Amino acid sequence: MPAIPKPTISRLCKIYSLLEELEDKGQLKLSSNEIGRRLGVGSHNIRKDLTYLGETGTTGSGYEIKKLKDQIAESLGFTRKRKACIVGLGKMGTAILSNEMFFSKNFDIIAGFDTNINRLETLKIDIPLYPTYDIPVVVKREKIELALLTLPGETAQNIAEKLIEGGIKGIVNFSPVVLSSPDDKVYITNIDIIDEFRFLSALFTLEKKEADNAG
Amino acid sequence: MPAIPKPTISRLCKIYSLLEELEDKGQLKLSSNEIGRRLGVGSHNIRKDLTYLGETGTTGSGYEIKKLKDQIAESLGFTRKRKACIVGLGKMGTAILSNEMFFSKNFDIIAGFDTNINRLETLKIDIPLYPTYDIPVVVKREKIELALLTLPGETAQNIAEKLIEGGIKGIVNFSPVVLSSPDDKVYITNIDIIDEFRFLSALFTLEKKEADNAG
DNA sequence: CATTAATAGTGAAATAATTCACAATGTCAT
DNA sequence: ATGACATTGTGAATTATTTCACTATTAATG
Ligand SMILES: NC(=O)c1ccc[n+]([C@@H]2O[C@H](COP(=O)([O-])OP(=O)(O)OC[C@H]3O[C@@H](n4cnc5c(N)ncnc54)[C@H](O)[C@@H]3O)[C@@H](O)[C@H]2O)c1
Ligand SMILES: NC(=O)c1ccc[n+]([C@@H]2O[C@H](COP(=O)([O-])OP(=O)(O)OC[C@H]3O[C@@H](n4cnc5c(N)ncnc54)[C@H](O)[C@@H]3O)[C@@H](O)[C@H]2O)c1
Repeated sequence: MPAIPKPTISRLCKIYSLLEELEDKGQLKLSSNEIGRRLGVGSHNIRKDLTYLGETGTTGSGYEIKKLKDQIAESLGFTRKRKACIVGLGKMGTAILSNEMFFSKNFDIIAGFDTNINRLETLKIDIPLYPTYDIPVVVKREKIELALLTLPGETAQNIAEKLIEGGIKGIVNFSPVVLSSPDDKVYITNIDIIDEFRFLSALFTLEKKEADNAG
Repeated sequence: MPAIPKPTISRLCKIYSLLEELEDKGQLKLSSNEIGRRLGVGSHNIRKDLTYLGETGTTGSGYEIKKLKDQIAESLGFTRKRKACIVGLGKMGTAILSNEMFFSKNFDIIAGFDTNINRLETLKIDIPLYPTYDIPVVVKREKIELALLTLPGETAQNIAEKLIEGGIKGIVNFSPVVLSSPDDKVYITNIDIIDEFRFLSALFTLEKKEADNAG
């Protein structure tokens, strides 16, 4: 069986979210057309993506939500909850943590880290909080697989190295620097709202230029 | 001249961020190799990306940071600040707004919207705040081009339609639903931390499966 | 039961993006 | 000046991804 292309993996994750949402609403089935419309992607593309899971749908009638969800979970490893941690409990970090979403789905944030000990004592969050120097040992001991970084950019690279030392497998970096993996075994994604704003404005600027040239 | 591929646009945005960072630090030049290393991408790829800007570097000595930054700005439309707004001023929204970053670079958040009027009065942020029903008229009047959505998922599609009615050009959606553009003229990107966690865990799960099969 | 309307699955074709290899050009130290 | 070294730019080759066109299957209807 061929490896699943990354764009396909990314879409499968979004499809999974969508299925969760629709299942909550009580819907039982849906078509590749509906998935495509919701994701802003052609239905061909969706069907092709789903072939990587093996046989999934029923010709003529679409996909059964529960079954499809299980198949994606099976293929992508969502069958058990994964342990995660958060580093940097400032305004962003606590805002994110306050969202129950992170404790109900496929992940459990089971530890927080911050350099500011005072902050740690005054927070009212029911996960254990540790100082930053404990990162390698706690990550290793608790078998934490994922980390979310909501801390100042200057400190991100250094913290990433501590996490990697502890054996972390994936990092979502929210601090405003591009973090790259010093080690091929650790996957990193960078989220940056300003970058997204730039990307969008580049898209509509370029579209306009093209239109101007054509006219 | 051929259209710039989307992956290239995305990388150019990141390169732009990097150049800003290095310029602040006083660095004057850098090579495609250094850019590639920082972004976790091959230097070939970086050089190819930069060819879409026309002649940019100096053979043998690399790229001049200030010049390259200006060329990217020129090509992608970063030559003037763009107006943006934020919808949903709860914990996430205010945490993001508190970051001076959004007022110093290529964007200006000049308006906020929320349904909860009480919240509006108690916030201490020096941008004008409006109730949600004002979205179309304010967006149109102020010529706001970009919006950031930090509100409950159920409300996102409805708010997106109001923004589009006002003539918005791009939306960054932070609420936990996949928002798709009803209209091809409006660009949307969805940011979802849970999805990123899923993507990362899929990557290392699949890698492990492959290794198991090989061994 | 036959007919019609949806819809999945898929190999092949087309398109898009990345990687490669290397010539050409510049820098720098001596 | 010269030689050694570093680095860009790019057409070609490769690889990856998307799109297409069509068949087969099922559901629903009268
Ligand atoms: N990527 C984005 O789109 C985006 C958007 C908004 C904010 N941000 C970034 O998110 C980060 C956090 O923002 P915030 O508003 O919560 O800031 P904040 O100052 O409220 O919080 C930062 C927290 O990090 C802690 N910290 C500092 N150094 C640390 C270290 N070495 N190790 C661990 N913890 C450390 C501080 O004690 C504090 O609790 C900032 O870097 C900000 O620029 C990014
Ligand atoms: N995408 C992600 O990765 C991610 C991460 C964390 C939180 N979130 C989401 O971000 C959103 C905001 O989180 P929060 O912690 O700030 O929640 P919050 O409850 O503190 O804030 C929500 C705000 O939205 C306002 N609001 C409600 N309905 C509205 C409407 N129709 N129009 C305008 N404003 C409206 C509320 O008055 C409130 O001020 C939530 O949907 C949460 O799930 C997303």
